[in-house]
Amino acid sequence: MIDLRLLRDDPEHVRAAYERRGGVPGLDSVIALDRRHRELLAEVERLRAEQNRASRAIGRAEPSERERRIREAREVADRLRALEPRLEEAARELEAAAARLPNLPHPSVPAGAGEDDNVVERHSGEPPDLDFEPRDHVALGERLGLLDAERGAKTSGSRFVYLTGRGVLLELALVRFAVDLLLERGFEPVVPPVLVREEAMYGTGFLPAEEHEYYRIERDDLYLTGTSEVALASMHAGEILDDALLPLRYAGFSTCFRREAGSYGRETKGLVRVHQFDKVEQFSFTRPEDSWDEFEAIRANQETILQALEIPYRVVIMCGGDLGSSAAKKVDLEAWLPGAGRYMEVTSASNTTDYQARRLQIRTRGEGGTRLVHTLNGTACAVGRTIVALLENHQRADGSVTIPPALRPYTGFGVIDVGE
RNA sequence: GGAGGGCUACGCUAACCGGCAAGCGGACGGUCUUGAAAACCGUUGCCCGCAAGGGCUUGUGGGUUCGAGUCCCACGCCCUCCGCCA
Repeated sequence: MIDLRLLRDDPEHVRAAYERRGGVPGLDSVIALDRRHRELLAEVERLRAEQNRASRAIGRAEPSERERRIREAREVADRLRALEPRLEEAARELEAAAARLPNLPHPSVPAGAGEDDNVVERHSGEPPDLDFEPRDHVALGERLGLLDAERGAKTSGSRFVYLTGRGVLLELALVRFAVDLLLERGFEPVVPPVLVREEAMYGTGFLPAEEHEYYRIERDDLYLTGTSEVALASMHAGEILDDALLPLRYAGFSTCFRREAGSYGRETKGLVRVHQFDKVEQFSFTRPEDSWDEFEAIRANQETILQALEIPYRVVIMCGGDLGSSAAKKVDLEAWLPGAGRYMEVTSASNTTDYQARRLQIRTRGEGGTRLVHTLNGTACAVGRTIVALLENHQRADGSVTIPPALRPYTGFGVIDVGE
């Protein structure tokens, strides 16, 4: 949710910011709904004040006066009863319309309507110099017995994969590696719930905008989360956090579920685009003035991890139109895949400023009263895709794969080969 | 799944038969002080308003009433016990 006061006081500022997203429909209607709501609110509050006065007078009145005063108060109550439903409807309409307005992009975000306007900021690491025809991760993974997509499809449908054998050991190693690194940097490990109430989805901005992307358990009215961000952000919903405790940093580890509706035919094989994967996620609650520093810290952690894993990547700044609803700025890291011959998103970092905090009512108390905190999230290690990048970049001519030294203490092996 | 108990502001706790949610603590601001402590005063969540002021807030949503923390209904969460269970 954006700040309606800002929209009220400086609508052109908001409009200009939304231009960088390629324009946001419904802005004028929110302004009109807000005005109508406030007019009704003022009128209802005037009547309530009158009613409160009348009611209090009854309590103090002489017995002989009571009958007459009750009749008078009843008349005010009737007028209120007629007006209140209109106020409630106006509030509902305003709420529904305002909830669809996305966050305001940060000034450093490039303007643009979609993917094509994203900006590659820089590259890091050299693509491996392979003197043979590189295999893609599906060929490597199947040959080495790390995954079984065919049986995944048999059991659960396409885009479900069994991770097997050393594929599992690789996952456990990556998870522990990422969690250890975050522990050193002040993040508290958390395994959050993956089934959440609608309020949690709504509060984090995944609803109403992206409803079709997530699984819903209708019977119990819960959603399966597509990232631990949802449950981590909701952890402190409705709380006022002690200013001295900020920043609060969590390293969430959970399975993530995505319906991938509308992606039929894209990346149908392997681990790149699946309905279920595991991920270590960074999530921070900060003072408003600290969030851009925290954003850089989260990004730095992501780069540290990819560099340690010796995966070449590029840094991509998302343009306004590719931000999603809650982010004010989003930066992805895309790993180079020699086998596939292209780049693939492996991490994403967002500063959602006060957008989620306003919806979830997460505040901090400091000098000058309470303020909304800022929330940030960023991948530490999306296990499936990281395995893809590891396999393709560290493959050898014979189809075996070496493990980067930084990860060996966690895997216990340095090479993955057939029969080993 | 069944039975019982509970939920009041930042924390802890009151409020008779329905009549302005009281008190203690914490935190913050101020007075006093060489500095501090103590003491005293003020503030404490949300909304509208330039302000004066007003409205909302007792887990959530409804209902009864001129008026609900209090009465009625539904739901959520926590605790105890029974059943089931990795």
